[in-house]
Parts: sequence; C-alpha cells; structure tokens
Amino acid sequence: MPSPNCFTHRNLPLLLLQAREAVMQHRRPSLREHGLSDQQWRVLRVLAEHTAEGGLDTGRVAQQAFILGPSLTGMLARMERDGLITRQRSDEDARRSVVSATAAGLALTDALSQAIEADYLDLEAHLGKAKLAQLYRLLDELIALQEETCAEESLEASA
Amino acid sequence: MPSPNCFTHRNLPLLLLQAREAVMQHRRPSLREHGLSDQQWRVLRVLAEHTAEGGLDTGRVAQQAFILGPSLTGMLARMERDGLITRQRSDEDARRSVVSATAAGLALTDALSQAIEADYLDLEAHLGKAKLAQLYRLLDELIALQEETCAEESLEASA
DNA sequence: CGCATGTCAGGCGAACTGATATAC
DNA sequence: CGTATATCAGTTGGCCTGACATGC
Repeated sequence: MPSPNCFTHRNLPLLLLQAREAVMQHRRPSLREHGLSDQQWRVLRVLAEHTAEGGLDTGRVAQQAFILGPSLTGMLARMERDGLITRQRSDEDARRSVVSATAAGLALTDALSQAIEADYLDLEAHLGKAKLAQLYRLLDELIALQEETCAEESLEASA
Repeated sequence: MPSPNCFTHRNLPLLLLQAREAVMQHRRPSLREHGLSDQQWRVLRVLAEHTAEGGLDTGRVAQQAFILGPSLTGMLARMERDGLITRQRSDEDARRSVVSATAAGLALTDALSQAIEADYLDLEAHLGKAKLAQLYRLLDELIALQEETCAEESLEASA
C-alpha cells in the first residue's frame, strides 16, 4: 500500500505562491499607501496600458487582470467611486461597457510604476538579468503548457 | 515628463499568479470533489507530512501553509468539524495547540496525492525534467532573495 | 512583570454560482 | 429565435487588524 505523505515532487503551486508573495511584499506598502488592493492594482495597470487606445471592454479587463466577471463589476464600481476609472457604453455594441483610467488613475499608475521599476532594477541587480529572463521564459512555457493540456481535457469532455 | 504606462519590465507577480492558476486548474477539480478549498489542501498537505511525528503547533502550520493565524483558526475549526484534523493542547507548553491529521485526513491526502503525482509526471513529460528542476531553483533563489532584502529593510526601519 | 501563543470579534474585498436584463 | 455581454443577488471562505485570555 502506498504510504501517505509520499510526495516525491516539490509543491509547485505553493512555491509559485511563495515567490509571488515574496515579490509582493516589496510592493504592497506602496499600493496600500495609495489605498489600492492587489487586484485593483492589476486592473489599473491593465487599463493604463490600454486607455490611450480608448479603453477596454470589461471582459478583456477581466481576462487580462485574471479576475472573474462578477468580482470585477464590484471592483469597478469601487474604483469608479474613487475616481480612478470611468465606464461608458460602447457605441458599436451596446452590450459592451468600455472602461478607461481617469487622469487621476493614470497619475497614480505613473507614481507607482516608478517605485516598481526601481524594484525590478534591484531584482535584476541581485538575481541577474539572465536568470530573470530565464524565469520569464520558464513561466511562459509552463503557462502555455498547462493551458494547452487544459484545452485538450475540455475537448475530451465535449467529445 | 515620464509617460504613464511605461513599464519596461514584465509583470512578474501576475506571471507567477498565472502560472500558479494554470497548474491549479488541473488540481482544483480533484480537490473540489472532496470538498477541499485551496487553502485547506495546503494545510492538510503540511499536516500529512508531519502528523507521523506527533503533529505541529498552529504557528508552524500557519507559517508552512502560508496562512495567517486568525484565518487558520477558522479553517481548523471547519476541518475539525469535517473530521480531517484534531487539535490538542500541548503537554509541555499549554499555550500551544498541536494539530494532527486524522486517519480520514490521511486517507484523503493519500488519494489526492496520487492524482497530483500523476500530474507532475505529465508536467515532467511535457516540460522536461531539467527545465522543471531549473524552475524550482530559480523560484527558490527568488524567494530567498526577496526575503533577504526584506529583512534588510526592516533592519533599516528599526535602526 | 513582560513576552509569547492562540483565539475571538468584526469588517471587508473578492471568489464563485445562478439568475437576469439587454443587445446582437 | 439563440447567443453573448454585463450585471445583480447572495453565500461563502479567507484576509486582516485589534483586542483578549492564558500560560510561559
């Protein structure tokens, strides 16, 4: 019989979580000073990158910021209340609601991005540019791989 | 003036989150089938690894499962209700409460660990053993690095 | 006495499911 | 008509801070 606790592999999800938390520990103070939660910052960053092009639908925001639709609705309401973003019905497709960052939101992004870029420089200095790039590559590959095998599974399920 | 949205680096925390979610997508179905949340599984896995040695204090469980004390209290209450774990006051130090997995908890861990190990074999087959090991190394290094610089910061703060 | 440990109390943002209006 | 998009309603588990009881 297989003994319990016989994990021959590392705990990859925990490791990824720890790594993320380790990085975030450096950034949370800055975010919290400006009254932002982790998720709000993810949304704001995504919007800042696309607001020059006229904003994004809620759906794409949810996808890129890794947040579920209903959760995002509440968050956007709070961020609109706080003057960080605006929502507007799309002209072409009235089902869609287009979200953009306000000037205040962009200014906040700008301020925070400087602290964060400094953090990256620190990271590069200590870990090394090459290793950081390597980490990016491996993570990209892992993500692509898992999503791929996930698509296969849902394919099997629908067959 | 610095243009907003000028992020010259990748979004590392988001990348780590995506990677974790990608891996977890394969495991959540199994966990949910047995009524476990992500965090409960982290706790159970930690306990399964230490229950043979007589269990762990709440503090160490919280530390190893990456969960805050007060959150853990509620979780342990639910897991005790569900018959997965037991709590007992320590003999040597009556402040401490020692947690262990029950037989049912260990059996559940055993069942789940098999599915998860199979998942790792899949991952090794697709990503390659070497790359996986490399990813482990880089994550370890990143975690150590960030915690280190974090200790420096609190040192400066106290000085 | 100070310190450590765990728990309680309470509020909160977000996950998640299911249902619903609206527009395509 | 069916599909897609966003939102609403509501429950839940976990985060988090601060206070507290207890034992060292």
